[in-house]
Amino acid sequence: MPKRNQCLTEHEQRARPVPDTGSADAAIAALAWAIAHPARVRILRILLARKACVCGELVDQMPLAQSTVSQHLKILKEAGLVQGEIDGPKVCYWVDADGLARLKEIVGGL
Amino acid sequence: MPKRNQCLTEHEQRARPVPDTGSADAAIAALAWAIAHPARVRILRILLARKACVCGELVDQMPLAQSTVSQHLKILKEAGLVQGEIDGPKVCYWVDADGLARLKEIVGGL
DNA sequence: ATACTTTATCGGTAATCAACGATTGAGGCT
DNA sequence: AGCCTCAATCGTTGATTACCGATAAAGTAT
Repeated sequence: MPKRNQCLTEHEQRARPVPDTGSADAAIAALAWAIAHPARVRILRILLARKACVCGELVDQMPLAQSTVSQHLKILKEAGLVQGEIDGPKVCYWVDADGLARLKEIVGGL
Repeated sequence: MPKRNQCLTEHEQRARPVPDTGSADAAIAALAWAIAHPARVRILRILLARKACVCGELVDQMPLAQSTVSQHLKILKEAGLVQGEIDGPKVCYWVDADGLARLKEIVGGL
């Protein structure tokens, strides 16, 4: 951690230009945003604890309406962190291991 | 990744109750939220590339108004990811290494 | 003291998010 | 077919966010 008055000079700053990382920034932001809500973190935790879980069970474990939970699941799915599959009248959800790994990797790589 | 129809039975589910993780969920969500915006990720990247950076330099590197960048810096500071110190008329910012480590740890621990 | 920089904060606007109830649609059951 | 269950979607509401310009505060220099 830099000490007081340890900012780089203008010359030093120019010597180390920061590369353009627009799309990468957007990617990490999107992934982070998916877990930027307690309910979505909770959903991930439940799905990790049980290997998989039916939507209705998820709803039972949360103080939220069914439609709200469904909304959060959609967000997690779109971020690639969760997958779901229709299983009879129910829908079974589980954590997309690749997606979660990608999240960890991208955050760890900061 | 579970295969089709690999949801747990009700008995299996009840046997493995998911512990209450309310505050931890909120903590990770708050931290994730701080980097859930491309501009804030960009700021982090710039601060990491240069050990430290004056606010004005940050503004120059982003297509955002000064007041907007200042807002994002405040958010990052409140999340504990960035620290700032007044240096004459300017303000020098740098990444809070502990905070960033905490973010990585908490995400990696998912 | 005055003028100039630099950055934080204020005020306002448009857009997005979170939450809910109600509805729809897709499957199973009798 | 008719009924029931389960989950996604729709429509709405209130709250929050992102962004900007303008202003204020704090420092430096003339």
